[in-house]
Amino acid sequence: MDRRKRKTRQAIFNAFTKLLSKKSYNKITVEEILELADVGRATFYAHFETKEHLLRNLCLDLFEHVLEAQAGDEKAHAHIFDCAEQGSPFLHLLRHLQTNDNNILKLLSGENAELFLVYFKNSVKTLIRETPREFITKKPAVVPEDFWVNHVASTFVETALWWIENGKNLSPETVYEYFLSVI
Amino acid sequence: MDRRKRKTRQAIFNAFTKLLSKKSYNKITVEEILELADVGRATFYAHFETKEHLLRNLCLDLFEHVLEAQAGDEKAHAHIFDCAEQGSPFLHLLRHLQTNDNNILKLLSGENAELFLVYFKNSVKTLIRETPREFITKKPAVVPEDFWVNHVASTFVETALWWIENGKNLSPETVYEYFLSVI
DNA sequence: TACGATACCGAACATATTGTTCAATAAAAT
DNA sequence: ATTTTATTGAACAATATGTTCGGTATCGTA
Repeated sequence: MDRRKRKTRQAIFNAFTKLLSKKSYNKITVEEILELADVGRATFYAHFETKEHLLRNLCLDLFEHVLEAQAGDEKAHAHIFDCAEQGSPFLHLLRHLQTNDNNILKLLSGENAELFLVYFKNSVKTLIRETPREFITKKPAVVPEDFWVNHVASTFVETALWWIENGKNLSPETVYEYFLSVI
Repeated sequence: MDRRKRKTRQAIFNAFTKLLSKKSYNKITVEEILELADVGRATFYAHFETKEHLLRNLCLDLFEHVLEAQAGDEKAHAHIFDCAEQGSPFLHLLRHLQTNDNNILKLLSGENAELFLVYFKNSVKTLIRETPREFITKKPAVVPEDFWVNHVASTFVETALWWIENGKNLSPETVYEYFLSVI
């Protein structure tokens, strides 16, 4: 991709993210994004058909990276499934969230959390399907597989959210313990 | 409340609900609501400051009724905590959802589910806090009380959603069994 | 380095949506 | 019967959206 295109794309993402962490999605205007990103109107619409498309692309970008950094391509991040002593990928993900090198934390703690939950949850689902069984407690016999996957993913997401909103000072390990004991 | 006011309020709610079950909240225009509810523009704004206020009021209305019908005032619906043989309030709520006398099902299965989840979840939380302990499996010692309440509520809501989206032909009893076995 | 392709700008534009106002009319409450 | 309250429709300003276009700067590449 053209360097210019990369840069304005990122500028728009940054501006949008900043705004999303402060005010409601519905009240964010394209004008504001343009101003903050310092980008012309026509340019914006050359990149994204609409504000909704922008949101969707941002989400895809973000959670793609999360999963990469987690389930990881062999190159940079191939540490999770190797380093079993680190604990499960879930614990690792919690630690990763705490650092907030991606901006996911900001977004999940803002007023627009709901917008990202579905993407977050889907990422976690993928993670679960790829996770070695030993890292997840056993599925009760009676429940269907996809119900179980959905349940574990939801519980993890809700745990993370609860952490963000209520337990700021708790360690990832403690939260992970909570997660394990209700699963 | 003036009878006229009641009627147009309800007309607006109905129109809005119908639209919400079909298209995205963000794409619903006040014009459409007016047309469907057959109400003048000025009238609408005499009732609700804005589309957001309308949404909020609709939600409050809806879930207030759910809880009433559940935890119930002694008058009409005082059956839950009396009729222990019916099973827990959760099972009862699932049965109630299936009938869909309220429009909650439509809303939760549409594209706008996220908008209602927070209200739904809050209702369930209240229900949990009012529910006799015997109906809920025991809280693990290590986890905080509010984490537990949040977890049970989330799990119930997610179960209901899963039911709506995947298990259309399952009985409330079966779904309730799933719910119990993961809790 | 030069050239063709690509991206950006900014301003203007049509269109759509929002929320307000007002005087006239109709229905409710007492 | 009278007063109070709600509804109407139309007109209105203000704001937001998405498109268009000619001109200019930057890129990738030969």
